[in-house]
This record gives sequence, structure tokens and C-alpha cells, in this order.
Amino acid sequence: MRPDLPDASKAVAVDVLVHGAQSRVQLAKKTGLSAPTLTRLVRPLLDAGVLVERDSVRTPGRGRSSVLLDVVADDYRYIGVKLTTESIYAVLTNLRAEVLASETLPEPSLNVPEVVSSVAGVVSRMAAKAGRPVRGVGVTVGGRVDKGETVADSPFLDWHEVPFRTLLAERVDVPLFLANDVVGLTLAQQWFGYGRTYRDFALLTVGAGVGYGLVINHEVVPTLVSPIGHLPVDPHGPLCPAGHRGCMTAFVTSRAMANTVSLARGRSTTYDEVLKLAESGDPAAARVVAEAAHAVGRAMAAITSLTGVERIILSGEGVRLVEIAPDSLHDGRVEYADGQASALDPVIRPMNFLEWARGAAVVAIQASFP
Amino acid sequence: MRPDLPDASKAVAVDVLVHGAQSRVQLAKKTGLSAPTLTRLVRPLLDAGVLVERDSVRTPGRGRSSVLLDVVADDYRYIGVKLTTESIYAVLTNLRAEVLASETLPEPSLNVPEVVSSVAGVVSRMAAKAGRPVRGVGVTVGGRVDKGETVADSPFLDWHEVPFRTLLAERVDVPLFLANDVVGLTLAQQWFGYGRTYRDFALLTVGAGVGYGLVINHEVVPTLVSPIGHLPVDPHGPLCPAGHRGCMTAFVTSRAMANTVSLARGRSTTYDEVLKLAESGDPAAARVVAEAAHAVGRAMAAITSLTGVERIILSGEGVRLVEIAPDSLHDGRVEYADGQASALDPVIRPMNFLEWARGAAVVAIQASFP
DNA sequence: CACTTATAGTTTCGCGGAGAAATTATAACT
DNA sequence: AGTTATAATTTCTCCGCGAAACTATAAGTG
Repeated sequence: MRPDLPDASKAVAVDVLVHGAQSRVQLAKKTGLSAPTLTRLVRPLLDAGVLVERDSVRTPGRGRSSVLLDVVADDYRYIGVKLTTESIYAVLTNLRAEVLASETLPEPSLNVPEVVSSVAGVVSRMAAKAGRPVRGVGVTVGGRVDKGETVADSPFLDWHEVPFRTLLAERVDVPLFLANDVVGLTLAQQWFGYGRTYRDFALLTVGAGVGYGLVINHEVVPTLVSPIGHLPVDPHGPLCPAGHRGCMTAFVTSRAMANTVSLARGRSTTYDEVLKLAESGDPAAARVVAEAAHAVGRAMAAITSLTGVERIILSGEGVRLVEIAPDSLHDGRVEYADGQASALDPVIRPMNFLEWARGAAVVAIQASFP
Repeated sequence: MRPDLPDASKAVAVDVLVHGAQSRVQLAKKTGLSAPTLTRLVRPLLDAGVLVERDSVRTPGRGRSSVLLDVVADDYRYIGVKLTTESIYAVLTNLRAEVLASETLPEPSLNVPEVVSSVAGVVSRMAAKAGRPVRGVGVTVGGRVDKGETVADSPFLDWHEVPFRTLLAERVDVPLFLANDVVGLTLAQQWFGYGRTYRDFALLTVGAGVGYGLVINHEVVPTLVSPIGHLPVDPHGPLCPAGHRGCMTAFVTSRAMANTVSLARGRSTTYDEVLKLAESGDPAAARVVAEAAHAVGRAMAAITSLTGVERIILSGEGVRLVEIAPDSLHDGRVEYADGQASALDPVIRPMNFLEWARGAAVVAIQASFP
């Protein structure tokens, strides 16, 4: 976006955005650069208005006060849009990915041109509300996205090789970025969430589907070749729609859980009702929730075994299930752990559907900052 | 080892070692550097004797002949030592990790001082055979190794927090490097094996134990926090010594397979006999081998799901089992694959115990080159 | 055979990023 | 007022890198 800035300057700006206001000396220590270099790197950022000097803060002890450098979070706006089969979720955020406005509208159809129109519409409405220039729009979908350009394959939308970014770019006059939905959520955790401080972490989401994101060495690892949804957990569990017995999808997706409980009770039950029933002691619902939490625990153990990553974030619209059955989660984690000091406890981050849209906004923020 | 060489020079030398003799122009293209820079980077390497100019080779077409740069593979020697509970395996190699001599001796006991003595002995015998200066000794063990210095925890040797490198360094006057055994094997694949050309791959070994190494972005990812050996495959499978039902250890380790077949046949059967029986159609042995191959296939699918890595190398002393039952391996891989175009076929690399020692030698080569 | 074209590698030179040392700006303690 | 400590800047210099020009070598061309 600002190709004139040297790489090192960008790294400094990103550090301030991600870790908050800091003095030049602090930044120099963290990056391993010298103080003179930091002065030099920061100057163009101040000129460009990316950073500003905040009032100098006194630290206990003597010496000159340090001047904190901070980003200007509210000069520009970003828009995030997440597509699902039923709805389009959109948020307007500032540079810190704080949500300032949001909109949910029903997906008109899965017909590509209609979706393009709907998204263009919601983007222009959000832009109208922005009051500031919009720096970028991020759009995320479930499924494989190729080079930020094409929806290579989305089983949910039933799209294949759709050049969605280009199609939408004809209708939106703001820089546009396309990505996978879980990648967006992972990037959001990496810059503005739990992953901020760590070089390695994994993100596991449960809800309508099962999502999985992985960061190793501060970089998102592309893990979409074969999705986690069909990771086998217990070959004697229920059947998923794809015909796999006891895979993650069969155990933890909202629809699978609601179906199983509906069958057991002999009447239609929603996912939210399943959770409520489980909490109030209904045996069928409690068993389904426990099995789901157990499956999540097993998946966590497998993630740690195969990636070495100990820090795992659990999230997604359905994540409350693990809070209802923490013991089952724990059992699933340690069952096969061979006495090894068990890994760190997961961080549970509750989430609504708009978080997906926020993840999309972060795609735009990361791509267009500074 | 040669701290005077700039990083970029080292990278060039490594490229020549790993990918073979190349001209300066080829190297410039690959590294993205300019021709003048390459001339400059190569000069100190020629002065130091790390690289030499081979006779210029004519390529079809006009223009000046290019001069190939190559490493001098036989000026120095490296020694690799792998410790197991029963034996010590040692190899003498050149810079290309080609084995020139080897020795296997029974492990005297698992008593640390005795092992130190034995290793010091075998190292001095190998060094005597070397005929050239020995540049480094690599030692690998199963279990967690901390900072190349301490055997933090090795269930096999029953060692805990043993500062093995320092203890051994008092008896060996050559630079000494300590690492985990699977890490060594992974490094060997990365520089001298299948992984040479790829930025991401995984290594899965079967034999006395189950080993797993992972390379992402050309870097080895530490995956030892919770080992793969207890990855659950089928909760209704056999029991492993740690009490897990149907984990990898229970299915694929040589001892587990030999035990199961011994029980079924009512008489003691070795692993090699199990393979022979399976090949000749013995139903019990064939079933055990098929189940093991199936377990390996499931593990491969899980690796791809959770790491995104499609290239997987199968190896280890027991790897022949997957060649006996390729269909079961395939079933395990695709069973839960959800129709996704199945990943690449695994590369099967047969291996004997000395390969472990060669992996140890590569630890020394990587650490002390150039 | 001289001349052109093509490719490999080197030399020269200048730019730009980085730190060491010295300098300036503040603040607190004595 | 003088001393000490910390933050930030200026000055100077070093060093890695590539552009441009140049040398070396080989093959085609009339």
C-alpha cells in the first residue's frame, strides 16, 4: 500500500499496532536494532501519519522521559464481510479491528452475480456509515481460496473456480482482499487476540462446521488441503453426512448434535436447546455434549502431537459446549497422553457470527497496513 | 565453525552441498542475488577451501563455458552415533553423508558413565579409520534433548536431565553435537534425501518405536512435546504397554506386532517372521500387518489434515510392512478423506539401523558446515 | 578469416541500510 | 549548581549489494 516504506519500518509499525504504544528504545530492544536506526525508521512513519508521538510518559527513575509512539487507529476504516449459506455478515472497524458498526442480511441465493450485488450493496452502505476513508475490504468464505483471487472450491456455497475478487472489484472501488474464513479468524487472533504474544498457536472452531488454523514461526500455515472436519475421533461414533463414522463433523457440528438429540427425544431440538438441556441435566443432551467435548479434546491432543503446538484457542459459535462439559474435554485431551505433563489449557474465546466478519476485516487490515 | 564467513556465503555453500555442483550464474538465479554479488560471496569460500572450481562444462549453445562450483566432500570426515537400549550404532561419513565405515556394538548398560566410555571408544576407533580430520561428531538418542546439551528425558534409556554432551566432550576432542534421533533423520532427509527439493514434508518412521519429524518452510518444527506414538487410531484395537487402546504404538511397533502374532499362533514369532508369514498368506500375520499398514495410513491422513503437509516419507526399520499391505495403507489414508483429491503418495525409504547413525552424522554436518 | 552474437564472470562505482561514537534533551537525586 | 541516568538525535563510517561497464570465451556468419 505504501511501497515507499522500507520493510524494517513496516515491521516497526506493525509492532506498535499489535502490541500497543511503545517508545523508540523499547522498539529498538525488541527488534534488536540500534537506537539511531530506530529514529531513522520511525521518521517516515511519522511523516506518513502512520504513527504519532503521544505525550511523553514518566517512568519511575531519572532520565529523559520517553515518547510513546502509537498508531492512529481512527483515521481510516476497514470493512469485513463473511459469506455463509444463509447470511452475509459485515462489520465496519477501525485499524485496531474494533467493530464500529455491523449488518447482517440474508443471503439472497448462492447465485454468484446475486451474491456479488448483495456484497457490493452492503459494502457501500458500510462505507457510507464510515465517515472516514475506507482503506480496504476483506471478504472471507468457507472453502479453498486461491491466491486471494479465486474461490477454488467451496462445498458450502457450491462454488468452484469462481474469480470472486475480480467480479466484486468491478463493483467496489476500495482495495479488496479475499481469503478463507478460518484464515481470517486466525489472522485476527494473531494480531489482535491471544496469538499476539506467541510464535506458535492453533485455532480450533466449532459451530456449523469445524475450522482449524495453524500459526508456526509467526506465519499462518496453509492447512486446507484436507480439512480437519473429517478427522476421525472414534470409529464407533455417529455418522456424518459424508458417511464417515465418528469424525469431528459427526460429533461436534451444531446440526449433528441437534439431530442426535432430536432423535433421542423424539422431537425437533435446536443446538441452543441442546446446550440448555445438557446444563439442566437432560441425559440425552448431556451425553451428546459430553461426547462432543470429548471429541474436541481428542482433536486438541492430535494437534499437539502432530504440530508440536501447545497453545490452542477454542472458538466458534458452538464453543460453549466445551464449557458445559469441561471434564469430557479434559478426558479427551489426556486419554492418550502417556503421562507426559499435559499441555497448556486451551483458551476459550466465545464468539458470535460477527466475529467471522471481523476476521475478514483483519484480512484487509493485514494486507493494507501500513 | 567459520564465523568469518558472511551468512549469504554460507547459504551459497549449503546450496552447493545440498543440490550439487552449480555455476555462479545458476546460484545467482536461485538465490535472487546478482552476478557480481555471487562472485564476491564465492571468493572467500574458494579461499577457505570449502568450494572448488570443477572443470568448466560446455552447455549446448554459444557463450563462455560456465565453471561449476562444488564442495570438497572428501577433505573431512564426520561421525554419527545413535544410542538405543540394546546397541550403539556408529558411522563414519564424508561431507555428503556417504557412509565410509560403520560399527555396531552392544550397549554395555544404560549406566551413563559406561555409555560415555563406550561412545568415546567407538568415536576414537572411527576417527582412527578416518584418515582425514574429523570435523564433528553427532550423537542422537530417542527422547527429548534440550538445547543440544542435555538429554532431558529419554524413556528408552531411562535418562533424565543428563548433561550428556558435556560429559562426552571431556572424552572426545572433536566438536560434539547432541540431538533427538528423529530430528537427525529428518535433517538427513532435508539435506541429502527426499526433502531436498521441498519446503514442507513430514517423516514417519516405524520400527521399535514410532517416530515423526516435520519440516515447514524449510525449518524443522519441534514436535516432541507429545509424541506421535500414542496417536489414537482405532479405540477398539490392541492395547499398548502404556495402556492405550488402539494407538499407533499398539498397532505398528515391531514388538506389538510380534506379540500379537505370537499369541495367535501359540508360539513365539519375531517381527521378520511376521512379515514373511504375512507375505506367504498366513491369515493371522496378514491381518496384523494389514492393520498396521492401515494405522500408518490413518496417521498420514491426520498429518495432512493437521499440518497441511502433503509430502510424507515413510521409513524406519519396520517400514517394509507398508509394502506388504499397500491396499490397507491406502484404505487408511482415504477412509476419512471426504472425496478430496487424495494427497501425494508417500515416499517409502527402506532403512536399517545404521541409517539412524547416518542421521546423527548429518546433525554434525549441518551444525559444522561450512 | 574477421565480425557478430551470446553467455559467464569480474571490476568499478555509488547507493542505502546499519551501528559506533559523540551530542543534545530531560529528569531526578545530592 | 553539579552529578548521574535515560531518551533521542546527529554525525560519521562501514559494508553489502546491484547497475554499468568490461573481460573472457564460445559459437555462428558471410
